[in-house]
Amino acid sequence: MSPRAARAAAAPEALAGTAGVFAALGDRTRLRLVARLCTGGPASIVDLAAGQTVSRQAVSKHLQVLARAGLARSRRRGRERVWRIEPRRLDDVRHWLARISSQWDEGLGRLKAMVEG
Amino acid sequence: MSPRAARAAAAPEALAGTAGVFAALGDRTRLRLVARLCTGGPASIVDLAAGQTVSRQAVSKHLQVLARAGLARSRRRGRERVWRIEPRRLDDVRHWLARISSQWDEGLGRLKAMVEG
DNA sequence: ACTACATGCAATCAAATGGTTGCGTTTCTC
DNA sequence: GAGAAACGCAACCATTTGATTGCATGTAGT
Repeated sequence: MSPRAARAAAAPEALAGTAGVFAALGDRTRLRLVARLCTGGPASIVDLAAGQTVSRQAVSKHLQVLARAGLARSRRRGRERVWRIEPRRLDDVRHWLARISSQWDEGLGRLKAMVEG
Repeated sequence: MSPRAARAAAAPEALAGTAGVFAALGDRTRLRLVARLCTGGPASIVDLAAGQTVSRQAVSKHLQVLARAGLARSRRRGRERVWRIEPRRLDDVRHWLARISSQWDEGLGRLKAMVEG
C-alpha cells in the first residue's frame, strides 16, 4: 500500500447505513416519490401511485424500501396509509457528502502545496 | 389526484441521471472507494484493492460502475491504471439534496402557516 | 529475452431487485 | 348489510448485481 493509501483514514461503520440510504435513493421511481413527498407533503399510496407509471403495489414496495432505509415513515389513517418523509436521513447523507467533499478539497490543497513547494 | 399531488411539480428528466449517481453510491465497497479516493487522492487498482476485502477484479468492476455514473475517471499510466474522483457529479448530488431539502422546509413553512392561520 | 507485475476479458453463479397478477382483509359510504 | 375503496400478502418472473475463477495481454525491470 502506498503512503497515501496508508493515510486514507479507516472507513466508519456508519458507512453501511449510508450506503443503504444511497441505494434507496438510487431508483427513478423512489426518487420521484421522495421529491413528491417533499414538495407535496404527506400522501396516501393511491395518491402517490397516481403520479407514477407503475402499479400501486410497485409503489407500495418502493415506499417500504424507503422506510427500511429510514427515509420515510407511514401511519395508518382509516382505510388508508399516509406516508411522509423522514428528513433526518436526508441530512445524514448531506453531511456525509459535505465531509467527503471537504476532504477532496483538502486533498487539492495538499496537492497544490506539494507542487508549489 | 389530490390538489396537493397536482401541485407536486413534474419530475425533471435529469432525475434519471441523479438516480444513477445515487445507485452508484449505494454500495459499501464503492462508498469506501470514493472515500478512499477523496482522502488519499488518485490510486491504482491494486492500491485500492489492498484496503478491501473483495478481490481485485471486484474492485475493478466497482470502479467501472463509478465511472459509468460519472463519479470517477481513470487514465492508463504504464502498466497500471490510475483512478481519481470526478467531483462535479458529487456536486450535482449535493445540489439535488439541497433543493429537495429546501422544498421540504418550505412545505413545513406552509403547514405551519396553515395551522396558525 | 525472461520474469514478475498490473490489468483486461469471459464464463459462471447465487442472490437481490423491480415488476406483475390474483386474492384476501379492513374500512367507508350508501 | 352490500358494494366500493385502499391496502396487505403471496406467488411468480425476468433482469441486474456482486462476486468469483481462470486465462490472456501488455509493461517494467534486470
